Amino acid sequence: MGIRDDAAEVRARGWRTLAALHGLIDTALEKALQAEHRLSVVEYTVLEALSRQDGWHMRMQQLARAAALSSSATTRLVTRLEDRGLLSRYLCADDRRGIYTELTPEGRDLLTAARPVHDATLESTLARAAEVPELAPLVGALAELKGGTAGA
Amino acid sequence: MGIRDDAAEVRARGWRTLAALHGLIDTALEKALQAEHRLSVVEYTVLEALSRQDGWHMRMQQLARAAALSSSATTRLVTRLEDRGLLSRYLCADDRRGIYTELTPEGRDLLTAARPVHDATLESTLARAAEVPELAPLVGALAELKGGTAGA
DNA sequence: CAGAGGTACTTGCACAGACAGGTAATCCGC
DNA sequence: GCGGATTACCTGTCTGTGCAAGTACCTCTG
Repeated sequence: MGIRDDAAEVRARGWRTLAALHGLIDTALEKALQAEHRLSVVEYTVLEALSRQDGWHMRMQQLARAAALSSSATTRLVTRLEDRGLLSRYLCADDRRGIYTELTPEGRDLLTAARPVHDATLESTLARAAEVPELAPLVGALAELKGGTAGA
Repeated sequence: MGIRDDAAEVRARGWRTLAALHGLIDTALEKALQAEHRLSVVEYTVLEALSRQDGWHMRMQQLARAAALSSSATTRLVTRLEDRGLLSRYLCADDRRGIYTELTPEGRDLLTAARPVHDATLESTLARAAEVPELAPLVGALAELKGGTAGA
């Protein structure tokens, strides 16, 4: 075929828009969280995911999926946070291969402090993105989404 | 305030959904392009951005914005692609600080070969995402987007 | 035309991530 | 209960990225 599929082009444009918006938000959050609390976006994501957990403990692999990270990256990420005293590891009794992670009080405090920064940055960045013609429709669509949380 | 702002929670959920979908697509594209053509997603993005340019040449900074990369990363990325003979640098005459990059015939060929892989992976990944309840609405919204290309 | 200030790209360095390979624990068929 | 397959996590190594500093060039002012 000589001409490119139209639907493919539409999907590609959508993907570029998605990537652009993601990059914008990600960069803004990264800078804000780093500046205010020495946290990266993934680190915040992990703390946040842990805090949304019922018993506030998760296994490494759950964490890896929640953060969209490889297991090796998860190991080091948890190590970093553990070294800072924000969470603690402990073996789970029933399956001794598994390792639970749990927020420490310090971790919860830091999360409580960081959440407003996160939320404010998210809000202002979305507002800024809504000013960009190419991004505006996606920002609008995002606001319309209902339902539960992805990536848990 | 004790209770968290509702709108903030909605935005945070939207952001998590966006990030999850982005991660899914990004990982899938990365693996497919890497396996088939030894290209990373950013590398493909750059080649693609170049090919969509009128005269098929861009300055480093345009490239940096198109790929959502820092200028240092762009330098190294262009160097990699240049070493592989996929694009070439040349100084622009009117502003000798600036450097134009241009696809070589090899670069165009590789892009032509990689595009079907990219598009097919994107399609199948979006289809897979549409099966996930949390992601489906966003996938649907993405298909509805009109208009030009972001990140150019 | 000299010099200050800004812009475009490159480079040194440090850090986070992926992949492959390793160890410890669990599960399953016999 | 033994041995093989699988699972969960950790570690060595390499690659890619951002930041800060450096170089070359342009522009503007006097």
